[in-house]
Amino acid sequence: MNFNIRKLTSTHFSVFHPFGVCNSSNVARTSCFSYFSTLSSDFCLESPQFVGDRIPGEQQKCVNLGSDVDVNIVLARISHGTSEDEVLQSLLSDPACDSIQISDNFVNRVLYRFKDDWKSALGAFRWAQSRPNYKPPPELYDKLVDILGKMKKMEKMRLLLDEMHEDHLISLNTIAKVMRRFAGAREWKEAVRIFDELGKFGLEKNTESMNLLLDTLCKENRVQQAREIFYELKLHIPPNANTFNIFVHGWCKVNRVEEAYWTIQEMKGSGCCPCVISYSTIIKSYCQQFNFQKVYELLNEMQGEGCVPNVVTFTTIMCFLTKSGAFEESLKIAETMKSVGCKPDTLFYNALIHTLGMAHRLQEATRVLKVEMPRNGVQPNTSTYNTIIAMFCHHLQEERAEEFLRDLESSPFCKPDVQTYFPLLKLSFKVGKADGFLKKMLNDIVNKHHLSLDLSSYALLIHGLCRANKCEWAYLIFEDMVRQEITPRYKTCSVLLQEIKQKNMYEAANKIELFMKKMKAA
DNA sequence: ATAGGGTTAG
Repeated sequence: MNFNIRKLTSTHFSVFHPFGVCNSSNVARTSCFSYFSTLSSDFCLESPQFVGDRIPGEQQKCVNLGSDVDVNIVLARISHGTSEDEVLQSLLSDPACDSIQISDNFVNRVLYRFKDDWKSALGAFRWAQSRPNYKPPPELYDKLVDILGKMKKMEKMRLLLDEMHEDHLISLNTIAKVMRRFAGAREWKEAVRIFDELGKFGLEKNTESMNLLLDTLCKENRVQQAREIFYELKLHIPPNANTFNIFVHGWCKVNRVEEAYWTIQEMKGSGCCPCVISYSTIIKSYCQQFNFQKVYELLNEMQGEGCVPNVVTFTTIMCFLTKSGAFEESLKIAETMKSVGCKPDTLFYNALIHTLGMAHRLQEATRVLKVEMPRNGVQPNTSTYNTIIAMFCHHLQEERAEEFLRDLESSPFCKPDVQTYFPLLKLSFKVGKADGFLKKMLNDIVNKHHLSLDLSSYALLIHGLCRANKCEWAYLIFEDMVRQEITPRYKTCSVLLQEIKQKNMYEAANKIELFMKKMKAA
């Protein structure tokens, strides 16, 4: 098939655009080493042991220590902010790097560590490529493409794509990443151009690749553009149910439920059958509007068409009923679901536990986790524990909260995350246990679980410690926060500054004031 | 990446 979406790609589009803001979210921290040296003298227990970043989907796997050591050698040779070429040169010139046995897993880990640092990622990748007898597999190229796209390095991404093309390494997976990154950079027309170029890469313009393009655009709220493209493409490519579901979701995403509903009619007209996903998507939209009247109407309509709601449908409805305060009605949905023989899963139980907590039925919530879930063979996840821990904290039952924290910490299936601790930290201030208990918890967070605190936990700590008249400690936390490159809120700074001044800690006060000046200037 | 957590706002 050879046709182009001429209307949309006939002009040349600038790669530059005004929204090219660098993604500088505070998600990734290279390490939390600095934490150990600063919190307080009796807080440093042991030297930090590196366990490597957690890689999503690989958390259960045993960590290969040898590989971590090698990754650290590479990390140590790379200083932040240098160019990709400097990174390459420093790795090439280092004898310690020569002895590293390169494997796909190794490169994968390096790329994961540098997922927010394209210069280091690209430099390290070039170095790996330069090693004798090593060729990165296409999937690792894809990861690098994704990193470049995420950091909005569109030209670099294009060049890498050309390089991959020469070696015949481009798959639909590569294209998917490139299109999503272009669209994410508000360069949706470039995404369309990539689709037009599919033939050049030896790939086909078919239903699958068309759906990819349409979904990319819809996820970026360009549903109208997606429609226009679809009207042209459907003359050549047959749509399937996915195609229409993508539009259902796209319309819902921009809050145009009427159009989403209309899409379902269009779907029927095209010989595609609306499925539980089509309806569940629209149901969620009505839920968000708290229009439960419409939700029930749609459930009836589904029934009329023999389309059976599933656990996702029910869980969605429950979540929003609970959010609206209709706890009993939400619990009724849970009953309905069980009575129609729909099997509960983890996310359903999470919603159920949360609802029971909101309804002050703590005993029943506990029973769900302790009895019902094991009986039905449903594993809890981190959120399950987080929900129940937050629930007990909210009801000032710290012993019970800690009991579930211990369960979570010893669970072979899931590990605590930062969110786990937030309600516990908050509670420790509320009940005036802002000392030994808090210290132990912070120690566990950092030393035992190798987690980095996030902006809200840092803020909570600083505010809480100031209020508890422990502003020396609060200042140490503040310093650590800055070292972690997490920018405190202005309010946090001013609260801390006021306390510090009252304690006549002049040097600290100067540092905070300087920091605040820089904040205002930025 | 065709659908489904919650939640702190200190």
